[in-house]
Amino acid sequence: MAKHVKRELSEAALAMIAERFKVLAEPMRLKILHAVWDDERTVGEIIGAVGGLQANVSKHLGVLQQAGLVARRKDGLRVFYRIADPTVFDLCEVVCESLHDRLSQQIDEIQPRGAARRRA
Amino acid sequence: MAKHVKRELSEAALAMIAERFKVLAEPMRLKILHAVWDDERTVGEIIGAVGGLQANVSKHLGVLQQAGLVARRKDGLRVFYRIADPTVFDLCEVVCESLHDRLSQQIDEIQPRGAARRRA
DNA sequence: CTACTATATTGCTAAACGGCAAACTAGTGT
DNA sequence: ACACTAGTTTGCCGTTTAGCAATATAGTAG
Repeated sequence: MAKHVKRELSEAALAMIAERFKVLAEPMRLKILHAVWDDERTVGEIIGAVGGLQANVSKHLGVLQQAGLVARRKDGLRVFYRIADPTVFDLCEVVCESLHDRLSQQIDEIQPRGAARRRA
Repeated sequence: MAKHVKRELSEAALAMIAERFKVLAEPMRLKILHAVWDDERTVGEIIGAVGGLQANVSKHLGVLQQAGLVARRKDGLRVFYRIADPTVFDLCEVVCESLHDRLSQQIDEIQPRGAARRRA
């Protein structure tokens, strides 16, 4: 049970951190990241995977790139995007586990008969 | 260098993950979390630490509690809040490091004379 | 009950942002 | 040059939300 360090955080630092979270606070952008999770994909492929208008996907890709989460590679007519910041994996992982734990706990609160079900 | 697992994520799961990020995507809420980082604090103390109107801080605390990130304890007139989900520590840590790396890299791109400065 | 303190809630307004549609840019082939 | 394809950008509209101000609740003291 490691003690967590309390960094001193300036106003500007907090703004940057919040900004990073804001970029991730959009289901469509998460879907896009999911679509390029393990390999680079063209915009067309991404659109096919996430299902939205091309203009919107393009805008979201711009936001993700501006934030440094994805990177672009152009080849002829097509543009490939890929994950540029692997910490997105960790962030999603941590959030997923937290949500899972929370929901499990809520289940137990309502229906405690789920015996061997306590947190891993 | 561990390979990252690609979970299959439903629409609903993505919405929940995005929602979690959205809660964190606000400098004032990060400041509040920072104020209760290592110990529980009353609303009054939190207001003193973060510097905002009482109504706003109270509303933000409501959002944080609804999301399960902080927990309430009432004692007489005062209400104490504390971190309820320790993953916020990890999330902030990961984002901080990512931002730090990104900024360092940008520095190097502009002024490459910082010799032994490549990414860890 | 009245007065007071600590916190929460409600209504308002302004700014930010996502989706849509249309126009624009760039690369390819004929 | 023209037509076509892949992506990007721009303008508009509707929703969401943070901050503000005022009101409301709850607990304490007299």
